Amino acid sequence: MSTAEETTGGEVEPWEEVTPDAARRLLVAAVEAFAERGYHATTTRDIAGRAGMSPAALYIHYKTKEELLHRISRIGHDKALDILRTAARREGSATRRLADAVSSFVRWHAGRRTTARVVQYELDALGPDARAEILALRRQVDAEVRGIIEDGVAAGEFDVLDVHGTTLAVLSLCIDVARWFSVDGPRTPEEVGALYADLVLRMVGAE
Amino acid sequence: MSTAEETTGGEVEPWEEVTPDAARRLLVAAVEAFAERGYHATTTRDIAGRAGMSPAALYIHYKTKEELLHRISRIGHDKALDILRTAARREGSATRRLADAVSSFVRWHAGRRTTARVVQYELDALGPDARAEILALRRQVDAEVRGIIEDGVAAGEFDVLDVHGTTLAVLSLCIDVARWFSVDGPRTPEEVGALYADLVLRMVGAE
DNA sequence: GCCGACGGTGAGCGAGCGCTTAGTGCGGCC
DNA sequence: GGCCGCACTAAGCGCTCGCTCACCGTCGGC
Repeated sequence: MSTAEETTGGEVEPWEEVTPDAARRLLVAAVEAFAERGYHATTTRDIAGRAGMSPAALYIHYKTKEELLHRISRIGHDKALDILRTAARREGSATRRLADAVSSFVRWHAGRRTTARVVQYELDALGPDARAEILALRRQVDAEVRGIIEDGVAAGEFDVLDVHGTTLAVLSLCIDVARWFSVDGPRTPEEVGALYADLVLRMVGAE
Repeated sequence: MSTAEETTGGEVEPWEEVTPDAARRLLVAAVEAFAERGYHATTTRDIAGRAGMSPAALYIHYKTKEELLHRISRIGHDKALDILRTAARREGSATRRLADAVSSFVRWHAGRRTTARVVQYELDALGPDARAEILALRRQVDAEVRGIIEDGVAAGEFDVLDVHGTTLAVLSLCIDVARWFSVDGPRTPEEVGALYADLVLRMVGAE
């Protein structure tokens, strides 16, 4: 509940903005391969094979293997930022908005774990320009969370000693979900989202 | 304070258990290279070059590139587990022991970030047998933290709804320090350790 | 019914990979 | 002082990588 659209446990691919169809199939294949084996260990032959195409077909739609990673990273960060902004801009107390932001952000990192893994852990494989672009998006992500925490402190809802440090810890906690979450594990993305929202409210001294 | 020995901000290498000297130099070079570029993107020529040797020298001391990663991972996990055990076995309340465990564990992940990065993020590059061995160590790490939290709950010091979930979150928070911590950043490992100890005590409802 | 555009293929290039092997220089022991 | 053992090197093998190129089938417009 909240970001609406897809809060599914399994991973339905919302890459509908990527066209044509062949380019999208290649991109989805690349997300899976990068998430499973890492960018450097993934071969262009593997990506093309997963998409049911010959190795050469990849280069009709993408200039290089790195361009694939860049596109994935850009779209993923846009989506993550969108989720946080939606929660941050909603009506309600800072407590409610923070719980909302954390639970939807965590649900995304758990439910769409393959995408989140690539987005969060393969940043170093990008070249300097692409990396700089993505880092700018990350600063916006940080600013959204920090904004809610500052609101809560100003309203007297939160008791926080170090706003920047706490923001960092909250985001770190959410992001790392992509590393350990498993669909075979005992928890659903919704359960982890609820647990984490509670833990984060404790961290900021809410209630 | 607490784990004593090396709480240095910079990274003094305590690989003195690795002998002879040439093998240690290669291993230290491998840690740096793996941390900077990842296991798959690192070449054996790069490792040997950093150690001031020819590419072939590596194979006198290690059978394969993977054996290097395995040795690093094993030693690193042993050290991390040792740090947690030392804190967990100390005299004092669960609150004190948890704060101690988190702050020393975090100090290690921040101060020895290059090692921690390899240890925590390159696990998937190991073969099945080596990975199984390392995963067993991770379960012991988990058990140490869970033990302290259970003690605190039993003693009425902590207020925790989901012990397993909270243990997971606490460890996740600490481990992810290796991803974002930078020696050029505004915080020392000691400061992050103190901040995180406070945040974790809040998460378990201490005080 | 032919034709050009275009998404796609098969084969393969040059480079760099992990790893091997034949040989070299040097320190320690009789 | 001669020789053995061994840590180390120069060269290179076989392979796979990212990427390219000459070619091909299909499909809409006239």
